[in-house]
Amino acid sequence: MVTKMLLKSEFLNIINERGFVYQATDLEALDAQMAAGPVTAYIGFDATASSFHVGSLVQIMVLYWLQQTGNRPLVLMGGGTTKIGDPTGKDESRKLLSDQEIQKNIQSLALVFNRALIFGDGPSDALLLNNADWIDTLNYPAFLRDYGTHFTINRMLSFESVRQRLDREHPMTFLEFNYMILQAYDFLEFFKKYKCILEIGGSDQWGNIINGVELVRKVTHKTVYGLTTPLITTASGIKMGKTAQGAVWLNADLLSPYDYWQFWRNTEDQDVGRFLKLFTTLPLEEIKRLEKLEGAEINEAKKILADQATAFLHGEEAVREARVTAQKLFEASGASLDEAALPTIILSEEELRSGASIMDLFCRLGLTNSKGEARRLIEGGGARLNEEPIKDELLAITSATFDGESLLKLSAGKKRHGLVKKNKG
RNA sequence: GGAGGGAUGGCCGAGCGGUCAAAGGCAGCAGACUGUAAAUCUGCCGACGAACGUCUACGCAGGUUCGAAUCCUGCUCCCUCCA
Repeated sequence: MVTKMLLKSEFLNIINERGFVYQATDLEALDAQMAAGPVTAYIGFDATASSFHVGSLVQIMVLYWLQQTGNRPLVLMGGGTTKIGDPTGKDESRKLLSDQEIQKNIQSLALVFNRALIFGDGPSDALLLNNADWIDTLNYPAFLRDYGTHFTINRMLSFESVRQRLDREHPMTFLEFNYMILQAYDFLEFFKKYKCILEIGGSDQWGNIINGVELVRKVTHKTVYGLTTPLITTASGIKMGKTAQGAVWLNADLLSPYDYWQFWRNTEDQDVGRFLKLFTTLPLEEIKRLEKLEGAEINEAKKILADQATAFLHGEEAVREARVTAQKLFEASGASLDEAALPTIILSEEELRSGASIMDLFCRLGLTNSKGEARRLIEGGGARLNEEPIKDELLAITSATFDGESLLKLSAGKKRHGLVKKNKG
């Protein structure tokens, strides 16, 4: 909680208590306005990747609460600004993406919001907007005359994102230098078109947000607000969002619902309460109860965290599957894994006849990144076939290996598994 | 404009012309211990190959040498000091 002050608006109250607030421009005034009636607020998202990462989930949850409390969320996809490239927190310019890549990313990113938000024309329905729609057609001299006068170089140079580059004498191109101006312009655009009075973003966006707030004030003489969320780290102090497979993506094609469930299931003890508040919508009293669990009992809280977080993103059905799979894998030894939500490959008659290399199978299941890695896994004793340690890296899988069963389980360690099936036809 | 110093594997960082796929640390993976947690200890940690091995890597482009991350030349970028 950033403030102990008594908040009148439902939205700010909730996000404050749940740990979403890091900084705000004028919390008291914002609170008064939000208590008086619904407002419109927005969060902007970069289109540099084809999926969000758990880190962005914080922002998505904020939008969710915004809508749940009767306000209107605007989701801004930075189709235009991504072409400029946000220099914030970077030592080097990022490579520029083509229009096509950006377009593709936006489509893929947008999928997530359909779960979290209700879109439509109603007063609290969300809108998905793309700033390419107004940035691409800006007239340069006109834009400079209208808005260039509101920005001083002196002030721009003082912002963290710029200062850092200059201090380290890393080059910052004029292109990147313009990023904050365009992001500020987005806010102005939203204020004029949608009466949007609040921009929310990650803590690193503070500088960019301030610029928007200031631009709106200078142009319209109206007060708008900015609010940032904290950077979420694990109790061990690591930036959140790494798993065995790499980044924790939100899109199911990049990280399966089962793996997503597992990510939350493996939360550190100390993070359980904090994460329940941030990444589930459970009532706080319920969370308080779960937080109190100690020792092995906290595993129950982790399962609930995993269930809730997975349901939010992938739906109840995915949760059910993940839970069944996890149960079979971890709690009931020897259970049939037939319907398990694990990576699966099917071997052809041909492959079974000639024998499939065990190292290849590990790679094809995504359990290892290369055959060399698979070899080392086997040599280190971490590879298992149907729970039996694999001793021979040259092992070839044939029909005989199945021993009458229809599938084999390959494991890399205790937590990562895959299935190999026999082609019946 | 002048004088020096530097660029190494995901990150940090060591590196005598051969024994360097490159010390050490972090991150990652696995094993032990546990509770599918944390901490700790142990092993692994460029790719391909069953294997002798082969290939790709030490800013970029050339060169010297039997042999270069290590020496020379040019280029790019960074850092420090002077004007």
